[in-house]
Amino acid sequence: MPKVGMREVRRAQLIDATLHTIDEAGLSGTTLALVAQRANISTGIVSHYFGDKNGLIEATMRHILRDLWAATARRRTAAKADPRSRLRAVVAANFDVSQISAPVMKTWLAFWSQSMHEPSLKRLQHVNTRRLYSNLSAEFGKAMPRTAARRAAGGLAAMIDGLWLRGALSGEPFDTKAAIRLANGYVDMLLAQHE
Amino acid sequence: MPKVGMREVRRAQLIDATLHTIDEAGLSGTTLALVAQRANISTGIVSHYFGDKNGLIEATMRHILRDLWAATARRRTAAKADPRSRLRAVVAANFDVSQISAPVMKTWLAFWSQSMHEPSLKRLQHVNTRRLYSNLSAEFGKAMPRTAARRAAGGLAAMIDGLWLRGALSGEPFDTKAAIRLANGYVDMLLAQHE
Amino acid sequence: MPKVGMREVRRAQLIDATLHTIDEAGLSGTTLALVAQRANISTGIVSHYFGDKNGLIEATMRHILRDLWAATARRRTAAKADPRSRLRAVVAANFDVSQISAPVMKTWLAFWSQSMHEPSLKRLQHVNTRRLYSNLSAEFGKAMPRTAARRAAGGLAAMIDGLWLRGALSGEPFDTKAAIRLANGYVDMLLAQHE
Amino acid sequence: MPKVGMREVRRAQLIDATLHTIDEAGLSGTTLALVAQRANISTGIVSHYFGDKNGLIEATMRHILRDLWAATARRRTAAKADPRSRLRAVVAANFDVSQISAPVMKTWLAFWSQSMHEPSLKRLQHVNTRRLYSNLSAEFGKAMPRTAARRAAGGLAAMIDGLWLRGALSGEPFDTKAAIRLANGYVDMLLAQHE
DNA sequence: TATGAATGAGTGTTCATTCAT
DNA sequence: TATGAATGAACACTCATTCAT
Repeated sequence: MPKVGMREVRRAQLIDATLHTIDEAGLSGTTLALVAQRANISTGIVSHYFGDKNGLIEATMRHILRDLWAATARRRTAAKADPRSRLRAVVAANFDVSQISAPVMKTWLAFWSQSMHEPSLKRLQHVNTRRLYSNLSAEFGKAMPRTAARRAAGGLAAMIDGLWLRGALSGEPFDTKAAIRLANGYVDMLLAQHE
Repeated sequence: MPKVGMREVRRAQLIDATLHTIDEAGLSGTTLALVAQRANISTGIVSHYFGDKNGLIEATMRHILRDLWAATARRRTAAKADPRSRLRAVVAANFDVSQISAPVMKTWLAFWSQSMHEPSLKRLQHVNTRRLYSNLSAEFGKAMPRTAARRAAGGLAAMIDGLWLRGALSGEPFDTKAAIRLANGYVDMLLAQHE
Repeated sequence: MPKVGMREVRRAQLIDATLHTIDEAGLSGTTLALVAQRANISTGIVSHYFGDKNGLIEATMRHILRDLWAATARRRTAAKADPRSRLRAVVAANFDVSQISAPVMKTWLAFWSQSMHEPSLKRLQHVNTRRLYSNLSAEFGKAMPRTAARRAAGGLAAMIDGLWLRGALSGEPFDTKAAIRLANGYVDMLLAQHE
Repeated sequence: MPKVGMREVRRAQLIDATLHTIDEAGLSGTTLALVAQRANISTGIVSHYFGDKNGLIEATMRHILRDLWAATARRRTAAKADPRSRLRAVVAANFDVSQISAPVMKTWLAFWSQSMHEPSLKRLQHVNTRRLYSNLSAEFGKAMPRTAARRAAGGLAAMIDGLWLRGALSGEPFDTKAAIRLANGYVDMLLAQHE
């Protein structure tokens, strides 16, 4: 009887090892040998499961995005239906615990940089950028005209990404409370303009 | 006697070639051979002027930062003395023409990613991050209490960086007008809270 | 499953190729590419088995030293137990066939020179220098007082190394008989002083 | 008026710088840039005075040999005319202060190794080897038959070189007294056989 | 499914040598 | 005579990828 689900186990192992290797050595310092060593797996196996290095990086980033989208869905579902609550839920999801560990933050930064030159990553990045914008745009649209809603969504998306970026670059543990407070403050201001 | 002043000419040449190579191949795809080829210069000369590849990258980033700081100084000096005008000047400087070309944007993204693992780059990045924050904090401080000013500075800095980031990632020409409008709108809201 | 025992085969192959490359091109002319080519092996494999060039050089010298020590042990065991016979055995071992080929002699000379600047080689060289001295000292100690034995050991060690050195530098096939005759003559004189 | 004797001054400067660079970095680590830097001279000038790197090395070794031969001539002239005194003079010359500094010893070792592959150095080395042998052979010839004298000369030459070698490799300051005592003792034994 | 030996192109870097000034 | 900028081949070493086992 062949091992069932070995595939998924291995992939999870390798993605985890990739995240920690990026954390320690940076993306450019992340070699398949290092990843394999950390996962206690032979080097050849990586290609077997992910095709090549790019496949591994893409899978790792997809993993992070899945976590982000899951956090967003969970918090939106749990939130009240009014726009302010929904927007706060989306804000909070972006500073979810799954997104602020050093390995994940460094991988995000590397992903952004790399996505400028790797089509598969660029696609992934576009999907995510649009997804946040759409989410916010839809909620703002319940409280204001479409044009204003779009503008507000652009502003809030930028605010979220900017807070996340500065948090990641700060070199200190992420102060998510401060970030969320600032973002929510901005949400209130935007909504207040149309009450 | 050898040519005098060749040093600065060569350094400028090489930094320019580096920016364009990063634009085309990404930082990880930027080899000294490519840079030298683009500058019509032999490979060995890079070490001669910058020590090693890291020295070249750092010098390139310093060049970008000098441009940013020069733009900031220029616009602040030209602006009226009231906080709102000064803040708008700082906002505009961050979307200065020197900062929104594809080579510069891609270099910025690579710089952020790389700064997580290269001490010399991390120092540079911290200096710049603090500088923006201090600039904004000083101006807000003229219009509101210190604690509020700090919070406002943190918010506006994030907004600026976030707008810049999303502009860089968008894949389309940077719509600086829209970005500046959003940032200035946020400035107005922040100031309005203390009038 | 990969071939088992390949490791030792490859290491032996590479050490042999190193000796012959040093013979032909000198240590400074010995590149990993040349060694690999001679061993009909790719360049990368050297690092795989020896870490780096230094590791290869050190392993090569250890190989020579092992041969020398083995020859010494073999001949001492085969010799009669009296000091004169034992000393002659040690003398002969130093001119063993394993030590007088051109590749080995050139490697010895390069080793001495390099050991002045490479700690790992210096250690190896010290061990060997002391070992010869101790061997001789112990034998002389059976035939004379300790101080005289030490002096004799120092003299004979120098005589052996000097004969070896001049033999290596001569540019002609090593006349081991003449060298051994001279060294044994010196042994006899030294012993005669204490009969 | 052109600088008179600049040529010789420069050459002496460069040879001295070469010796010290070999002392610090080994022959393989001795680059023309390092030598030039130490001599406070531009890199290009080395080729101007010595043709190429090999010329510099050869000139440096010739300098050492001139010192050795001068010391030998001086001491032989000062010594009494009997073979024993003359032989002692030659022995002492080989441990002359000019031959036992770290820079000179390391250069000697590198010279031996390199002479196996560089014809110009090999010639130099042969000349010196024969010169010592001839010197000793001539003196021994006054005290014993030619065949015995040759054998004695070979033995003493080896003893001298061996003592020198072990002194150089020891890693401690050269104990010239002990070396000379051992060599002179050997001289006495050799002469005693024919009295 | 899994191993890790093997490949070989590619990298940053070094350095003797040349040459315009 | 002297400089040091410039060259470019050569080097050790890395690493994604392949493949026999």
